[in-house]
Amino acid sequence: MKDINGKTKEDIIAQLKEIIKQKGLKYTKQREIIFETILDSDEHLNAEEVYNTIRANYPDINIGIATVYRALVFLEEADLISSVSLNKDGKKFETNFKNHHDHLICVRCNKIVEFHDDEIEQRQEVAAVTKGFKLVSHTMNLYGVCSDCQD
Amino acid sequence: MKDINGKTKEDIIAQLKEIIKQKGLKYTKQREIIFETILDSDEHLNAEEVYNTIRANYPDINIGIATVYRALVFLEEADLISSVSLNKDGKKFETNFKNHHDHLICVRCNKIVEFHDDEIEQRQEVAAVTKGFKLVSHTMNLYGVCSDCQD
DNA sequence: TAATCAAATACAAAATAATTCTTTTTAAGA
DNA sequence: TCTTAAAAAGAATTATTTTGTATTTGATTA
Repeated sequence: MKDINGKTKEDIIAQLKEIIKQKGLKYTKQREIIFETILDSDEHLNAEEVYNTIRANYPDINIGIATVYRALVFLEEADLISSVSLNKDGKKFETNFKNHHDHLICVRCNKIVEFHDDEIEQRQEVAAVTKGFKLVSHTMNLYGVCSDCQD
Repeated sequence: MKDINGKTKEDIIAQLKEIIKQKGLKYTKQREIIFETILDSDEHLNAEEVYNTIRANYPDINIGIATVYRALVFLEEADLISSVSLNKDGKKFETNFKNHHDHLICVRCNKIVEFHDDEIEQRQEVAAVTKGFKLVSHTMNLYGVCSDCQD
């Protein structure tokens, strides 16, 4: 069992179940599979990709693209996944059960590489305080040309 | 005449003319107006907003939405404007003739404050190079509670 | 300034992407 | 099991972006 940021996949899925129960909603196989697909993926997936991955990996499950869109909205509101919008390929999703990181995005091939820089995080705090803000969160996307795409 | 980062609007539009001439293309009123609209705007505009702004401000000009889309691609390739994709409202454009800045966004009142931090910019460059990227641009949005909205 | 020619336009149509609607299915509690 | 409302599928719709085509228009040159 591959741990994700110190938690097992079962723990994380239990959390999804808990959230759904607390809201008085229904736990469905489709939501589980959609969430699981994002958990399992090493890449960021958009709705279409989630849909195709499920069709490939769970041939016995019949799922609709509309269900995927709705589940993604639900999971993002429940704070289990987050999205990044690119200039191509629409809104892409990843699980929140990872160490915090920011994104390096290749402007040629759209590859996403994650990184983390403590010094930047500290300066962000300073920048916020300087302007009178109490920092809650941030998004940082660096756009560039990856090693594969450089001439 | 309001200067934009030390250049007059005329200077900047002359640059557009120059680029078009160098490429052996044609200078049209539509391209000028689309570019001018983005120059004049204090906000980021998407294609639809550019289109509507032009329809409102230049009632005598008949412009098509396809022309706006094509011109935005052209202007971005010419490095006169840049785009950012948000999670809502699609791809938004702003002129490159501004001092670079990032955004502090209040999660309560949605106020946007611009800021700049050289140290962060330097660390971003380092982070990119470390991962083999040639940095082109970035977006950084810090979310927090502004002084007015703190209890 | 008129003629020429290719670039760019308007408008329509097509292609994509995302959302909504309606009926059917199903999870969960009684 | 029965009931009920949530969530599903699948179709239809809406929204967004791109492409195709006939026409217009800038720029060049005579």
